[in-house]
Amino acid sequence: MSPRPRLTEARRDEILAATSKTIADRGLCETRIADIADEIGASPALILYYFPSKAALVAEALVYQDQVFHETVKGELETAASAAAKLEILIEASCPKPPRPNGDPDGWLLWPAAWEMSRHDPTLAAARARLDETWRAQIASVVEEGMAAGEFARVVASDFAIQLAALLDGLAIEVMLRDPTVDASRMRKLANDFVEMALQPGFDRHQP
Amino acid sequence: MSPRPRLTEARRDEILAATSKTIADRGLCETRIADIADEIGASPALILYYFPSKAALVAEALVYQDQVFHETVKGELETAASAAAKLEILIEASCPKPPRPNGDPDGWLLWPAAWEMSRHDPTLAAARARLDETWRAQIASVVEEGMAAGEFARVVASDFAIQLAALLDGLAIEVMLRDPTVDASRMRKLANDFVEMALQPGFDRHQP
DNA sequence: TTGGGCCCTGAACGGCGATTCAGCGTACCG
DNA sequence: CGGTACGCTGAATCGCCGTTCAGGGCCCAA
Repeated sequence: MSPRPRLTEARRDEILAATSKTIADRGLCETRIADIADEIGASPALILYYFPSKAALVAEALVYQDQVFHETVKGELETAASAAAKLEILIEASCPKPPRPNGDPDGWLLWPAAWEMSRHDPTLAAARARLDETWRAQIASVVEEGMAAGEFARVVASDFAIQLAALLDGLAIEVMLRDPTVDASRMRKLANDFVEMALQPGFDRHQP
Repeated sequence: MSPRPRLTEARRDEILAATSKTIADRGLCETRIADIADEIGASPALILYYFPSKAALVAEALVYQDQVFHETVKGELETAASAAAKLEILIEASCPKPPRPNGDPDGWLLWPAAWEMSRHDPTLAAARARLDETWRAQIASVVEEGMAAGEFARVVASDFAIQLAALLDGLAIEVMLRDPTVDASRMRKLANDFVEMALQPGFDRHQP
């Protein structure tokens, strides 16, 4: 899968990051190979030296960005004591942020592009489905942990995970698009409200 | 805004519908003017005869499709007796459907395209925000109605509307992308579960 | 110093696709 | 029956952009 030396691997990652940034900045349709090359001060030919085609590059970049996100969150989760605290971290991580000081844009900007492409790229679609499943599993395992500790009411963890993940997606879209009625702080509040309502201890909910 | 006669208006709508269908079929980036023209058996020049540019056409088509959706739902709502029934209609309308027998694709397929474009087209962004606000207002008014009738617990209708709208968006994305773990029937169930949980009569929830 | 291999680039190439434009047919008007 | 307006098109334009390719520099091993 990867060429020989470690240096090459780093170059690939650099290109993938540049691709993500360019898509975030210019949008999927307006992203040209030349833009990506400019981003890292290289020639367009370099990009095609490392990747077989533009389509393949873009698909890989979208997956790459997601993996980075998941790794990051996974790390942050370990710093949390309670399951409730972990859920808050998951929620916080889902809020679209302004670009980083170093210029790195928020990963959220790439989701619509990933969805759009997934519809016609089976490989990307499969990767996306897998990453989403991982994300929901992470939510579910936090919930299981909280239920076991008596922090949360008993719920069907997998159902709750789908609901929370969907809610966060929907809210994040609004925030990302700068909807005047839904900003990041309102997103946080509404997501936390949902979690409280659904997991409030003392009210067990049962499936039929 | 519109050219003179009624015939022309119909032609415009035909082009907008063809544009929506083409985007749904081929994806935003892969949609060419020639594809849209083929769809209605006309020449590419015709498209540019009615619209000033491809970008303007696409933006208008995305808005148009949404308006049609909202009109349709508005009509369906009038057939419902209770507020609860109305919410079920809203949920049902939000589920991505297979293409219509006449070949019309589900309107949901256009949302990722609309989000992607909104990021760089302020006019489209404004239209999208307005339509979303309308949608949430529709949800909120149903909730108000249900609360007034004693069907629902007392909640902050505007908050609930944002949550439900976001939840439906997030779920619909998964369904649209044929996620193996979230199909339309599970989407319906999880959305209805949320509504029941949040609006269950007898448990008033108050804001801080 | 030389040879070879790896990264990388400049410079085409080739085709595509948005946009333009001059003009054709037809229906309707007078 | 001429004239005009309108709806539409074929064909050309023109710039862009993905992709290719022949090599050029640089580092390292011998």
